[in-house]
Amino acid sequence: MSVRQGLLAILNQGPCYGYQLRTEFDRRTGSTWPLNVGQIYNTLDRLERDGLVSKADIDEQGHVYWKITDAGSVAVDNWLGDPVRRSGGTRDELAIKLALAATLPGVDVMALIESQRQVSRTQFDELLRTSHEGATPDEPQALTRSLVIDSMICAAEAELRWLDRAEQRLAQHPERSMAFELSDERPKRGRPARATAH
Amino acid sequence: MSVRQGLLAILNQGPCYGYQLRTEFDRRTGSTWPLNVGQIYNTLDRLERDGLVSKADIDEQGHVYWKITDAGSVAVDNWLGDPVRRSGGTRDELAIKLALAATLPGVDVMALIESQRQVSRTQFDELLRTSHEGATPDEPQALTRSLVIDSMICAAEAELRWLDRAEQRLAQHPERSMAFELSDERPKRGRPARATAH
DNA sequence: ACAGCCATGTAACTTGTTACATGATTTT
DNA sequence: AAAATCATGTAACAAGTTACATGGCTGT
Repeated sequence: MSVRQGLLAILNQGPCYGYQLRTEFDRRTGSTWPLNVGQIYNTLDRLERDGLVSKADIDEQGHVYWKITDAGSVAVDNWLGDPVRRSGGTRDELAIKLALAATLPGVDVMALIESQRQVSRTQFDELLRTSHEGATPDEPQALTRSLVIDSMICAAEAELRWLDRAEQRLAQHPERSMAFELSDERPKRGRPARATAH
Repeated sequence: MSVRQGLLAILNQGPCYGYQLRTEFDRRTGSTWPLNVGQIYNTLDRLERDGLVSKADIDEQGHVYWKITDAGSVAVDNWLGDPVRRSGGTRDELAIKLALAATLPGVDVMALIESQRQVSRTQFDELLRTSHEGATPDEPQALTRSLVIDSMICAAEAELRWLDRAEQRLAQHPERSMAFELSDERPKRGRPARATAH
């Protein structure tokens, strides 16, 4: 929902046309996640469908302006007012992958961790370099950019730390006792049949 | 893609029927992200459409078994072989929200950070409690569960750390100089017109 | 003239997710 | 008999993402 809400929040500041919204979104999020232009028009249509936005004038240059509705403003306020709740919902692909891999026979989890660590570390280093390069160019953009880069750095650090912890935990399980067999229990529905593996 | 790939990886271990896949996915990911059963049948259909999976026998109890195809096995190997690359792609909702909020006039970013911090801290504490409660119940499930919980803990720590850093950065910008106006430059297409804000 | 950016849009598609219908079987 | 669980499926939708078509304007 971040793109949708983001565009809406920008429109809450005043009418914009589509292409402009791309620019604004880019500037304000540190140009970190380039946004496909087409997505903006899609999103605008969907926002209109939901009554959060409506078409405004077309200016002399032919720019199609959009303005936020009252319902839209309320939505923005709610969005900014509600803290992001992550715990329950967000699925982490790496966590799923690693946990799952640990339960699969014939998978070298340690190797998987090691190769993941190399990639993660490389990305972390790149982020550090990125954050140091644009030395206070004084544009307002610079601040939001460092904010976003910082968030990525923190996330990358966390990833590396987790990989270390995971390695330790797995090392304590000497036997590959983790490799789950497909559960043979079919507790309900008839006898506890052992399904013939092909 | 995690659910899709996860189910496929499990099927790589041997044929399963739909409901069983739910159980397996749950066990192997620490029962952390409960999976709606319906999603499994959906996903199986899509995997079949893509030639990664095919229907197998129906056993005496009426269970509809699915088996992986050769292409499916290759896909699993690729998935497990390729480390997760995050930097470029993943959009972080909180980062977007905060960076964006910092550019909006009339938004109290510091208050936003503070309320976010409270929520994040609460969730962090809950995670810590969760991780300490099931004291080595010896089930194989316990290990994967701690792995996943650890990853959440690391992520939550990172979030808190980032909030602190963000607060510092913003505090250094005393003026609300960050509040972007909607860019007034319309460099191309006719004159540098100032769009009349309604 | 031509390349490239500005600008708007459309169509298709992916994964994830939920709500609902249906029935068998098991447990209480 | 009723409630819960097992089990399979369908239909619809949300949000993100991409590829493509189509022009106008601008700088070289």
